[in-house]
Amino acid sequence: MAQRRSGHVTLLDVARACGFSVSTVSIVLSEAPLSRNVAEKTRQQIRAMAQQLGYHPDAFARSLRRRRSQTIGVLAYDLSDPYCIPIVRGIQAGLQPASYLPLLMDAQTQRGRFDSYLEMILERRAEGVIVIASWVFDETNLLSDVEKNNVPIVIVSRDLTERGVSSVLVDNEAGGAMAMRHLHGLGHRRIAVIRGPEELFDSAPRWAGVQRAAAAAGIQLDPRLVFQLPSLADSASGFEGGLDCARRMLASGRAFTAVLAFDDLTALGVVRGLMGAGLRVPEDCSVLGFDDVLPAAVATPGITTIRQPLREMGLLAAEWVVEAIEAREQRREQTARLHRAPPELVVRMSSAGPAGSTNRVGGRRDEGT
Amino acid sequence: MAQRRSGHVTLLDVARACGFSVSTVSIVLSEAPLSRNVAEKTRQQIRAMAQQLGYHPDAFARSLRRRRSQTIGVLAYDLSDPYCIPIVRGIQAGLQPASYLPLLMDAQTQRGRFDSYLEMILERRAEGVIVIASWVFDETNLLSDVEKNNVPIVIVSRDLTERGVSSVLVDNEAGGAMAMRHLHGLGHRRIAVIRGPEELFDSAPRWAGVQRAAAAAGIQLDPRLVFQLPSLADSASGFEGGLDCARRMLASGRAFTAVLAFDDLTALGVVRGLMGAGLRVPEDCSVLGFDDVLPAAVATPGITTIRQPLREMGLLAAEWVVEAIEAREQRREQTARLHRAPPELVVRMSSAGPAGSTNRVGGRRDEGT
DNA sequence: TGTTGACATTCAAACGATTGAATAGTAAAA
DNA sequence: TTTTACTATTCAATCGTTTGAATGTCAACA
Repeated sequence: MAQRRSGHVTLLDVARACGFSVSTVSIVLSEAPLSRNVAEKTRQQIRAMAQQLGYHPDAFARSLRRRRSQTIGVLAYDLSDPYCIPIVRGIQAGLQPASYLPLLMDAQTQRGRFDSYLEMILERRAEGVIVIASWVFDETNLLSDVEKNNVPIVIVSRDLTERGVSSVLVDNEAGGAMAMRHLHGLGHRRIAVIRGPEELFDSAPRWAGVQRAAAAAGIQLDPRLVFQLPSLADSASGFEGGLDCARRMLASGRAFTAVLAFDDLTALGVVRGLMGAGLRVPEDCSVLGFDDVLPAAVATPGITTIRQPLREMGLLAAEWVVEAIEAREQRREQTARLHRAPPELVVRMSSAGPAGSTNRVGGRRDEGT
Repeated sequence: MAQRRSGHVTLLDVARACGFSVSTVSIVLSEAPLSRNVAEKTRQQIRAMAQQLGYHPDAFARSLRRRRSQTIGVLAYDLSDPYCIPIVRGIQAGLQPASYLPLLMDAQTQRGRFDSYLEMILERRAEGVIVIASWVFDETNLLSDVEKNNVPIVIVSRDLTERGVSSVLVDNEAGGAMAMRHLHGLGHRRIAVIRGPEELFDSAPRWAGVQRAAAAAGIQLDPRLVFQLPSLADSASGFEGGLDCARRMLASGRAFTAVLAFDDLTALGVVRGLMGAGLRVPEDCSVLGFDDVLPAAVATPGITTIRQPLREMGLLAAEWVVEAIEAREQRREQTARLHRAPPELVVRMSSAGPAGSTNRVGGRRDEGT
């Protein structure tokens, strides 16, 4: 069994072993057009020998020569955020048929890693890049470095079309409005809201949607019942933030029958906070989340939430990046595209109608105090 | 700005732009030992020009020549399982100092993907492979293909040392015993147990530990309160399994004050099932999980669980694979190693002492029926 | 016999970076 | 003046694969 210095079987090994030239072997094994001309007997011999020696073409040599890496860099801001996974899944699904391989990197919410991984993606000659960046990043380098190298890029969970980057994200405004309408429809009128951290791109439009729907329904939002998450250290810290907000809203002494949280983890934190104070969800207070990640679905009560079609968003991003690569090859001009995916209300057990005015949270607390 | 056919800036571009030869430029930019000999002025010029043109070395060409890919293939059975993520994090942390890049692939619990990704990992000349495979896989190919190519491999969450593969996994037996002892220590005597699916490697030793600790504590396990999860379609289906088991154990009419579930998702399913029947956790029944994944921590009540040191396990696997690569380079023989990581009890709110015999679950149900 | 065409295979030049060996130039030592 | 030692730079081969062009073979046709 011929083992070369590198420890890997090469074309030359196969060629020598079966007595044909490297060219012929290459043509046969890579199923080049020319392989029509190669005698069937020869082909069989070569293939058998390659199989026997355990030959695998060297992707480096191949990519170098073909000038195609068949690779798309996928840079996620934080893989431990359950939010990322369905997007990644969608991307995988979208790249598969075009036979691109995702080169998946996890920035772990660290700016430094983000940059260095992006650099590595470029060095590995990814033909396109997809960035999942709901988390906040200064996007200067993104543009200067990636676009300088003429690599198509699509961003998920953020709108950067004004900077010329195709973007796929959920319609946060519609989602916020949807959440508020759901609570209003159930009969809630005194609603506490937890806004996302300021630096987070989703926060503003989501809040705008909430306000719009509240106004449309004639609901007055009590400013003392509007909270804001601090800027987050990591993705799971939304839970702590929600817990803290719940305590503060209880301490405020204001009456409320529902909490509209920024995302699911925040909602789970709120549930913990409310239950810790002896309140029941949803009997004493409804809680709404946003995103529809796994923990929201398996908690009891399940969290009613605004679902983002994450998988579909990833799929679309993948399709766009593939299209952009093709367009670049044909020297067609491409303009930045934008897709706002429609969110969807998922009703679970954490939301219900308020239990009448005497049961309002604030009311009960007032009695207790 | 010199843009070549490939669309990427090459050494030749930089060389031409600043008037030195490709060799000199290479020596300077790759900081080869010879670069000591290059005049400081020259170095500055070259570096400035490289910067200006946005030069990034081509990883393919470099790896081809150096015969080093600086890459470790990481093949996870299912990234959407929250169990995987901390392991991946640990791996990343372990590879960083050795400046290896993880090539992360997600098999999505599909055998076909598993094989084809493994093949791609080999084609990309990963210098080592780490497989995260708590999920069941027939490992024949693993051995034949990977080891045939002389690539070091470490497996996480499974013991394959008899097949000559270094393995890192939690001490399932100790964990099972630990869980049982915790419940016994709280005063529970009538305990329902949900065993893992048969094909899952962890199931047997975990159950053995449970039995051992039960015997040691003098607890009789009622066979009618021992359930088994069906073979799982995907990782999140443990929840459904737990829910179903909870219903069956309630329907059985047997008395029990605690449920020892196979893993956290199963435990969350049990909680849903019990609460759905009007029982409170932990007042009426304690519930224990295993693994300590995110959903268990953020649910209310938080699930008491047996924590696997996942991050540490990933870290160790990374270190081992790096060591194995070094050993191979120095032609040292390596034997398969085994690490059984010690599990750790994490007490949350889902477990408490039983509420006296009159409050036992079965007792209440009997009254109700 | 010479030409044509189809078939089967090989030559040799890339792809972009690295690196051992070689080439100059300079300065100090013998 | 030659030798030695060093500095500064370049030559040219190499990694493993692909591919346009070239070669050689054979049969059929004029």
